[in-house]
Amino acid sequence: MLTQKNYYMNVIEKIKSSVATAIQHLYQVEVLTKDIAINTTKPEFEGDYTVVLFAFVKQFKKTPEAIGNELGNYLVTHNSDLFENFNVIKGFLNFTICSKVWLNFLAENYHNNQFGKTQTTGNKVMVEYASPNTNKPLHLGHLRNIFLGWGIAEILKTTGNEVVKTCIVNDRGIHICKSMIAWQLFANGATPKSTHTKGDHFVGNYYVKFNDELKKQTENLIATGKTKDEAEKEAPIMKATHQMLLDWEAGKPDVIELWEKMNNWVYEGFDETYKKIGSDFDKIFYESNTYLLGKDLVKKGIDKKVFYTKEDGSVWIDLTTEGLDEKIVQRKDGTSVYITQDIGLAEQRYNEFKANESIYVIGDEQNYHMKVLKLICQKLQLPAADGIHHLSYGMVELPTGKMKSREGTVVDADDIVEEMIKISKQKTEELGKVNDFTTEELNNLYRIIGLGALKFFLVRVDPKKKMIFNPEESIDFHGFTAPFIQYTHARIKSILRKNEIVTQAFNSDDLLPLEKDIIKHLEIFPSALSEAAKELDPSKVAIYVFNLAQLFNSFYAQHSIAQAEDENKKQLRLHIAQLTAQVIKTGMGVLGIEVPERM
RNA sequence: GACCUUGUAGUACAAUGGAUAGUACAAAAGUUUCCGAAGCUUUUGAUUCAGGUUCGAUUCCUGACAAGGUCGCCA
Repeated sequence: MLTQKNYYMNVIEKIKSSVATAIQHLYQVEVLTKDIAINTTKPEFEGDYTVVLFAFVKQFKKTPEAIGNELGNYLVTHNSDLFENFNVIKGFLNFTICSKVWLNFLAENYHNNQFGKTQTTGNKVMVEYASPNTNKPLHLGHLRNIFLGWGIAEILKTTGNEVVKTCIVNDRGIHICKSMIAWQLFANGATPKSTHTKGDHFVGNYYVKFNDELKKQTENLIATGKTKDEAEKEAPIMKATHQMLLDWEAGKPDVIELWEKMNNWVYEGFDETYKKIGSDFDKIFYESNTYLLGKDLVKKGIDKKVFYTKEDGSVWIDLTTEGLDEKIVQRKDGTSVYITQDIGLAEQRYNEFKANESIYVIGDEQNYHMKVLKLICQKLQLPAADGIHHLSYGMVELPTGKMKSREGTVVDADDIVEEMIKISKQKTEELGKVNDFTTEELNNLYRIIGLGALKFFLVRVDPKKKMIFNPEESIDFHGFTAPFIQYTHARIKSILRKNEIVTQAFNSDDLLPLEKDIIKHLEIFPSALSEAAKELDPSKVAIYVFNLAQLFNSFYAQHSIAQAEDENKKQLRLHIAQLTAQVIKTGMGVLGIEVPERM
């Protein structure tokens, strides 16, 4: 997976390296830090972090209790700036970390708005996401794709990678021809402007019209005794579409002109949506420019004996030794297939950007395809090959089953965004906390909350799991949601507006459990980010931030900040609040979710 | 048929092989004379099944079962 270098040595790493050193001194045995298991200590036991001792029992030929006591004594004596105390229970060595460690961490970072970010590593990564077809508007599945892609790109940036966000637009092929034919037949020259329709929806409507007409024609043919397959092939509208595709490939001027016109309508619509949801790309590839790529690589592959030619002239690769099957890479008529284009595009992207890693955000129905793609690139020894990663995600389904455009059960991206914003408006008005906002401020707030809720909902679960979107239940502003976290942030900001932070040394004697829990959680933020980067999983960040907000809310309900026991406590808690707000902002930021000052 | 992914409370999700499996929604009961109640506190409730590896398995292996996906010219 992706290699990360983290220059900030966190407490867990410090514990590991001290334990390794202690073992070296006590038992003259070399132990790798990765073989030392550290857990957070369960709340029912005394301590912060726990070293699991069972692994050492055989090696040192001592009981876990003996090892625990020896290690504990050694470390509390020799590393007294880190370890304050220890206890051994069964095979677990529980350490209490010095309060000073937590307080120093807090003092050093509370004003650091770069906290969590890693210095650049020089690693360059391309992230490809969205990748729409141009015959219909974006839907909920695209939104999951876009939010995952945009999120992982930001997470990678934060963890020190240089990132190029990219998109391959599927702008050619039979699907767009369907919309074009239907437009010719039914539109009477109508345009998005003349009908006041968003361009992508406008073109999508003709795609629907095409299917309606095809269905009619097919039924008529079936009535004359044809099978369904025959009827679909022979329907006049389908024949016209195939002819149009041939004309497009031949470069027939009027077809090309129509194709450009309709695609541009779609792009205007897409751009509006991207802008609304806060997504962007550094480089867009169009399939009409790339679909012929890869042919020279087929030739090279034949020379290298990676590919072989069958009698009919089609070209294949045999992947049976890898547990896969034979796969075609070039048709008998010499044209490229999908995978050939992808190989070509991988090569071209590498030549253009020299990224050593490349992440493809693509649905899990293409798991097999991506596996084959990587394998072929490796066999061809393309420089991009080893850096290919597939961020695979599950489909978004409705309670009634899959979304099907033919049955009109697709949740349209623009619709759901508007719906979420509308609900956030309702909710905000009910609560009536921001009645002094201007209309502009209000609209911005509704957008931040509604869009935040949607984004969070789509990225908070493990990407590879399919998810069910229930319009009634999913739109929830309580619990494991963005508004809950945004609310926590707004509340902290309110406190900070009313109380001034003064930098000072803290009294280290009395760090309360709830105070310490938050600081400990804040301290692992960089690890949460690098883990999300390593696993290509933005949900790790979502869960982390939610837990932080939860911790803060529990703390806040029990301990007053403004009316703290004394000034020292008050300052300590203000510092905690400040860093919590900062981490919430950064964490939500990498997911593309803004956090308001008030809501 | 072969291969891939996923099976955890009523529902939706967590848990580098570690201690009594966490959280949210839903349900029930509390909680605003005091920093923002979109909050907090409490209660009820789960690892699909059968083997195996291990001091220890939700996690790893094998096999069932269930859901979804893919499998030579659609992208």
